[in-house]
Amino acid sequence: MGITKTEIFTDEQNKLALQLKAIAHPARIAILQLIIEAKACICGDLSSELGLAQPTVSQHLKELKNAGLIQGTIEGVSVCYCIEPQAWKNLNNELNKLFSSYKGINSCC
Amino acid sequence: MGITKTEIFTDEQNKLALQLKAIAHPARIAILQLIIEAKACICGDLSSELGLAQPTVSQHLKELKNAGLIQGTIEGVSVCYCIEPQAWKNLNNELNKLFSSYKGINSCC
DNA sequence: TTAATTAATCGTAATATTGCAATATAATTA
DNA sequence: TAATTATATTGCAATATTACGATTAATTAA
Repeated sequence: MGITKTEIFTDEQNKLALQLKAIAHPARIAILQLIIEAKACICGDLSSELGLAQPTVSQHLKELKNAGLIQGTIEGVSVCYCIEPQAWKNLNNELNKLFSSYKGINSCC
Repeated sequence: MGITKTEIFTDEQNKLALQLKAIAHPARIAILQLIIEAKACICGDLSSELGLAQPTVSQHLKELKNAGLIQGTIEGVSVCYCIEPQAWKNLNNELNKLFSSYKGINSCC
């Protein structure tokens, strides 16, 4: 079919998948890093910094925003994008749970 | 176009994006959790546990394996899938780096 | 008000993903 | 060897993603 069967998974699994999908692109990883390092937080700056067209960056920003990972505040003509602290912390926690649940010693293979 | 411009990003960014993409699906998150909890590590068991067709699960397992996150060992007629410890640890480290690089206090907004 | 600047949206082409039925492959067992 | 059991592959339809040119908003400055 081509459409993910979200109904057979838990809300936690679906939410984690959505947020990870938002990060799972090199451009969006780069954008997050630039935002965190405060090297750029404005669409145009990110665009020239990355070498991607402005509409492309705008779309990536939209996806990160839809996932709740960043927030944008209007600064005159431009928009400053920053990490959304709560969502960032929550995702970090969810990932820590997933990764720490693996104890290293395998039960089967 | 529709094809990611991998050449303009670093190897680290591309690799992290690829591994995150492998995890960024509720079925694959569920598969990893079942494997980690050792509730199921065989394609057929995962298939009935998840309620997804066997070829679908097989394909998800293939993607997790391609990303290096799991390994399969032949157990008679079936294949037992487990976490690949080194890759799991590396991904955990990369994510920790990304998440901890955000110090909470924003420089701009 | 008009011009300038910046971000968002629309439309489109190329490609990738998701899911499964049908089938093929591989290993064990009778 | 033939039957059984389990996984992998193929092929396909539906949908999603990626990237960008062209255009449209929105805000500030002249």
